[in-house]
Amino acid sequence: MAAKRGKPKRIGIRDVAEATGLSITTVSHALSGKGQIAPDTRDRVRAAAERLGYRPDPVARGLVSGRTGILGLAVSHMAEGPWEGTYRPYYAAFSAGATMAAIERDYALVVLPGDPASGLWSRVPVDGLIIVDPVREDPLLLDCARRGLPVVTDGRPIDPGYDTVPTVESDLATGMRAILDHLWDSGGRSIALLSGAEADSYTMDCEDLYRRWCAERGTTARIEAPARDEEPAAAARRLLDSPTRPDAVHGLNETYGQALLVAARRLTLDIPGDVRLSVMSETAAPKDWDIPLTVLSLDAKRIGAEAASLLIDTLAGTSRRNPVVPCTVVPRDSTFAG
Amino acid sequence: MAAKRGKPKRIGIRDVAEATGLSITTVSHALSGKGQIAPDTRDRVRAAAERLGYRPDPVARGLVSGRTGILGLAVSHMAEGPWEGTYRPYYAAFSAGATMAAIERDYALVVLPGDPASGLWSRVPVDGLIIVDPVREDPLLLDCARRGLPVVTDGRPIDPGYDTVPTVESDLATGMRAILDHLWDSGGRSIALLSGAEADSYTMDCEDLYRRWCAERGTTARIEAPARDEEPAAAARRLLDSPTRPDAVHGLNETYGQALLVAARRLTLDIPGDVRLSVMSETAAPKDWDIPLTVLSLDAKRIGAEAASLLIDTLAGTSRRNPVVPCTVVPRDSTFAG
DNA sequence: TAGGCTGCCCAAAACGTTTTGGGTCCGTCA
DNA sequence: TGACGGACCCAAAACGTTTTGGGCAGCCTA
Repeated sequence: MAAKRGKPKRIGIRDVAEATGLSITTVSHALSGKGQIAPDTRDRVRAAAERLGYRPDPVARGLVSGRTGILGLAVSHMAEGPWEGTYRPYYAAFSAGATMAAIERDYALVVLPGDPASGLWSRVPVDGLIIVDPVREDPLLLDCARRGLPVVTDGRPIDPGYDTVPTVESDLATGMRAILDHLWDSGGRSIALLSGAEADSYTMDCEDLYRRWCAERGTTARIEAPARDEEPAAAARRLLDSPTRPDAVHGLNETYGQALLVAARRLTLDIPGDVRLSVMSETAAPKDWDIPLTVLSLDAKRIGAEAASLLIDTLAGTSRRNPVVPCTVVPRDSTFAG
Repeated sequence: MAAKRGKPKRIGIRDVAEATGLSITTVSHALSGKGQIAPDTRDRVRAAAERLGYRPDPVARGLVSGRTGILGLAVSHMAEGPWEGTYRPYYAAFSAGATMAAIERDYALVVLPGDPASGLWSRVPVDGLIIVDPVREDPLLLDCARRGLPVVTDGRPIDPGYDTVPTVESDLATGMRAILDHLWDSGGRSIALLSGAEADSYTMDCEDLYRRWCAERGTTARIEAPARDEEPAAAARRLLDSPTRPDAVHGLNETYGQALLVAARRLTLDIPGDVRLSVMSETAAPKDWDIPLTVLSLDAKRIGAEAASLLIDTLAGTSRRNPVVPCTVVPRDSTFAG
């Protein structure tokens, strides 16, 4: 019953062939349903394979087919290590979504370090790559282009020359408008933006859209961002403790939202009486834990799923439009008495 | 500059051999530093490989070496799909930790569906597997034993006969004692437990430890759990709205914590005056968002890292003790005026 | 000068599949 | 009756590496 003493010796297709008295070719065909095989023979092969517990080796299969069914996921501006940046919850949700979507279509997904020189990159055989938040002169993007590895990105590549790379984007235009309109509708008249120090397309786009919205409304834009190495809390205080305190603030990520909330509490500001607060957040915290913070969610999970799906389609040669994922606004009593 | 028309034709070791006028063997040795190669020759090979942009194919390498450097991660009681259960935040954190630890040691990690019959299982070649929360008659565990695939688990296997399987465990004994002591020290005298419906080792152990603690203190144990298909909120209300309302409750996972908090608010109970609340949570929410809920964290991230590390050691043949990961208690003004 | 050792290199086997390009038998049709 | 075609099966090549088991000089030792 137990494994035989000596070499455990994986059972291969050869063993099935010997057991049935057929050739390797025939066994392969019978199991994959490819060639012309007599129904009787096919059954015999299947039975033998089952009985022996034969499982084709994915590696050998991959060697001849040239594909492995493995997708890579890398975050560009995190060469230090995955998940260690400011935007963590976004990436965690993204990866969960991508993983699930991949699994649904029988692909596996591995998270790779942001640095393409890492040992892992030469160890794990991926069919294609998802790059999140490509940065300027992105080394990942460059490397993939050289290797001819199929790529999709989350967020527009900033460098020129990558126009043909499939990309999944958030509908920030609608999302930012919705959240700003919401702040306005609930009484905000001087609405500020707590932005980030990063220079990725998300931050850039948000600032642009905010400025444009202000121009339309005829209000003056006020963008605050933590200085290099400054605590988010400090920036939040600078905003909420100033004599010209805005009556509404939108924070560009979870960290800023927390900072704003805590600062408001410390200053005993009434929410939403004194100040209306909103934040981009992928955490379920404000919703689930009943935190008074209106949330603009990019739906990172869905974006991740969309990206994986897009990559798989690209691998299959099916070209299609770049998906645009809508944002969601979840209002809470931060901005209105709900 | 662009890829040549026709077949892109991967460059292989053969091309490097031809370019240098050496044999394939020599090139292989020169690059891997295995055999005896003249320094001069080695440099020539390296230069040529660099110039041609040669990268050894991991699949071919894997075929001969028999290892792929890929670790699998599967959650047993989630055959429906990963991340869809009650304990989601725990698994998400676990997987993040495992991924990072794996990467650090040059391994990749893929998340696999809980059902070993899924197509993915025959597609992706893993060197070993991490099984989270093995259930009764665990099909995953069984399958791996049959295939001779190295396994580590998070949480003790419930079935007998898996004593030799390396396992990483939480120090629940200390953790539960600490949180219960904390509730007691802050004034709680009738302390209840909001438990779960699952029958995994975590739930079972917690209930045991709770009962034992109550016996020691001489208080009566009170365990409430949502009935099948009952909302967690209902169970929380049943507890907090009863005439014999406990003055402290510990919830076994995030969902129950949220339910308790919301229920307390709805009933306008004072925290911690009327009732002290604590919860097992892997979400950073209570800490980061300043929610009045004392948290017992298992440190899922670290557990995941520990599991990956343990598996890698097992693959290397280095046997060692089962790691026990300590829990952390993060007190907030749910239980004392901090 | 024979024997042995060392430093360098190579041809071929091996890894476990899928795919290619037939081969054989048997019945059918002209 | 011979050619043709279909149904079924197979040997060998191919995939891109690493590993095995030497081979061949040149030098040192006895």
